[in-house]
Amino acid sequence: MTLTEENYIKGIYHLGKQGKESVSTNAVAKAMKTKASSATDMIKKLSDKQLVNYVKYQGVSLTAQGQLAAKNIIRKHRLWEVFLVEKLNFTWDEVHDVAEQLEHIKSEKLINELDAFLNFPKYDPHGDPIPDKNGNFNSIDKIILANAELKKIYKCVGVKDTSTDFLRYLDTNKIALGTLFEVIHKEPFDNSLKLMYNNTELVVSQHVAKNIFVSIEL
Amino acid sequence: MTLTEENYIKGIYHLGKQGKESVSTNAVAKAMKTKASSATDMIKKLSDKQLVNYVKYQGVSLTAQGQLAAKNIIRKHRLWEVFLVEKLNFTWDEVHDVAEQLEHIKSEKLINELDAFLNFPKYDPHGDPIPDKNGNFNSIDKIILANAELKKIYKCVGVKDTSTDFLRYLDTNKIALGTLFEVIHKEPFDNSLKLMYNNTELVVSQHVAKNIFVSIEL
DNA sequence: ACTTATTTTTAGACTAATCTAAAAATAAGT
DNA sequence: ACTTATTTTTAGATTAGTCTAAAAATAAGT
Repeated sequence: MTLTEENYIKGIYHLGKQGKESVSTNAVAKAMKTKASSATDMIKKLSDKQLVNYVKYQGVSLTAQGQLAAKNIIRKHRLWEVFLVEKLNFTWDEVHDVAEQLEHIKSEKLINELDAFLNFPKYDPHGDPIPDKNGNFNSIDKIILANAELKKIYKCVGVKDTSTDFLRYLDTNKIALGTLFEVIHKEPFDNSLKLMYNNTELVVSQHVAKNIFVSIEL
Repeated sequence: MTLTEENYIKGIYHLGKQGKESVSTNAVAKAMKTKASSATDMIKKLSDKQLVNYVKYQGVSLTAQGQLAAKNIIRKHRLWEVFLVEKLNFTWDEVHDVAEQLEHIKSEKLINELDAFLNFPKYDPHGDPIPDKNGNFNSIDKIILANAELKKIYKCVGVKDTSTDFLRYLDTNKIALGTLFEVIHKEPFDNSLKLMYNNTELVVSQHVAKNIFVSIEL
């Protein structure tokens, strides 16, 4: 697989639920920051290689083979992210561009040794699960903070939006993976939340609350 | 610079003495495992970008800019090699292919943090010096083992041939960077050497002796 | 110096990935 | 159901890097 093919496979994976859902050519083109005509060409090529299911005018989804390929790339991406944050002092908003490059390095040994070197991490710095060699991963039970109930304790386990702006916002407000929240007030007018965590209070907008995943375990 | 451009620059650097010497189109083509016509095209392109000095039919050399670019790539290549060997249990004959890919990852922060993480190593696993951010490196005084004198102690500081076959030969004979040698006999007939090291004797051919660098410090 | 051999360059064509513009299919609105 | 709008596909062109085959320049041999 070429670098570009890999990127399309990854894009299709993220667009439909793990690539199982059929997604439109336009959606693919948008995700790949290219034109629909280019997307069509590439989709045909991937179809020839049995990586996607494709019927003209009906959108694409990943075949079993395509899903495995996607998970492999994602495994590499997320392991590199852990490496960058834990070993090379990257912040969680700096890792994406570099991991995007590193995920295409081809070497079985490299990725398995890296996995071991990092102590077989299960989640990346954004809380997303890391697939194992066979493409299996635990998806933990999580909800968006916006749907949390009052008076209960929740743990931050991930973020939905991984844009630099959002991650920087979280950093300045000392919100990180593992942070424990209590929702002490829900404002009915704009659906903003007043949170209590680390012995501080903070009001967050609904927009923010919709982009933080919390576990319902506790 | 594209990946291919980087590879040509690196190739030209290694062919002429750090790219300063003019090398022929054919030599470049051979090093890049491509045809002379392709090499000509690329050389023209690099010339347009001021990375090489090129006069038709007269061969190429690197400009100051080109030399810096080459050293940058080599810096990355060698740092990654150290990482692979020291942290991910690669043997020195396994690192090349992967480092060849990793050297093209673009991120200033990545490479500088990696340098720090590895404790600013000065030499790679084959004994080759690692340039600093500005392209400076120590080239230590070294000679080939074939030119060593009898009854003196030499330290192995590098290898010339880095092929898998040769590195495996060294491994099976327990020759590594830092190994101390004494030449106890030179056979005039075929120029083979009888060595004493680690309390063992070994006869090596001239071919082998020409591919091991030893320091003349001690 | 003149012929032959080698090296290097040019010319034209190919592949992967992209683009624009136009055509075809599907979806939506009344 | 028929027109309009949107989406998707096709057709043809472009760029980076490569190739083969032929032409041009340089080097070598006598």
